[in-house]
Amino acid sequence: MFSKTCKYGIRAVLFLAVNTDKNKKIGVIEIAERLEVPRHFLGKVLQVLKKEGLISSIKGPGGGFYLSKENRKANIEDIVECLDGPSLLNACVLGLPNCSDENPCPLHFQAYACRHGLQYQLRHQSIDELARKIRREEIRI
Amino acid sequence: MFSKTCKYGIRAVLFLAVNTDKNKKIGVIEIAERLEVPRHFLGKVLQVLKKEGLISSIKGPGGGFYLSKENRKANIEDIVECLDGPSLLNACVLGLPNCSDENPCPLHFQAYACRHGLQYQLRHQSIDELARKIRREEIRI
DNA sequence: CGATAAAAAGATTTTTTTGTCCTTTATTAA
DNA sequence: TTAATAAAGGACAAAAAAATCTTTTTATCG
Repeated sequence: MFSKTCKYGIRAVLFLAVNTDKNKKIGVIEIAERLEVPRHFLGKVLQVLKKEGLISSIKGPGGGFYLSKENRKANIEDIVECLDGPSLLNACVLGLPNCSDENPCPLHFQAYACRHGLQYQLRHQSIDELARKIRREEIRI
Repeated sequence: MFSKTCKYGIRAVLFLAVNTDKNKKIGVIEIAERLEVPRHFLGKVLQVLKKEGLISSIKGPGGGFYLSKENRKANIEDIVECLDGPSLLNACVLGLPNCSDENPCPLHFQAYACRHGLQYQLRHQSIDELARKIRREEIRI
């Protein structure tokens, strides 16, 4: 479903949501260790998220990655679109180039119901709300 | 979502459902042309489906691939499981090894609903029914 | 300023997926 | 029984994704 890039990205953003703010930053090495994820690869992913404005970072001593107030307004769909592209949730499941409601593939309506449901969930899932659930230990990263 | 192997496989099975039976077989070359899919690669996919008993084939002149009565009892989920493995629809969307209802990842319940919906659809979507819709031109392969 | 710490950037390697090619085996028909 | 046809099987190649390594840039602090 999601690429590893995207999986790592979502988890990292949520980790940052729970553990950082403007005054408390964390470096890639620690994030990678905590999430048990390849550190250099994660570095690349964080670079992309930063460039897209979904996370924040400061170089140099005392620097690291963190989520700003602004960053927290994003939702999970933003992360997915940033890392896997918008097509992931919209393209034809069977890869047909001109699949549409008028010209549906065999799984068009079945898949679209489910995927639009998921897309709705991701869009309305704010990072802050998931962070609260993680703090309350209702879910785990 | 699905691998190309799986996309090609699903389309090929439906193509066979519409265009073949015990007395009318079709070769890989023609199937690949009709579906606009790489022919050698499709050959491999069909081999796997045949081994798993999801399609039938006969070597030699007049031979080719076809769907038997028995084959038509399968559903789309069987094809997906055969080609992409059972984990595709069941594994954690974020790739966490021990994600479960008791120990959910941040997207566990959101993803669960949607994916089980899809799985249900695939399981109850008989090949014959889709073939009928293709014949009626309600959908396209 | 110089040393150090951390992200950013670039280059390279490994692994997986996708795609191709060639040989072998089975079947049919002349 | 031989030629032709088609799938099966094995080996190989290309492309994409995942992972690693190295260098450069930016910031901080003594």
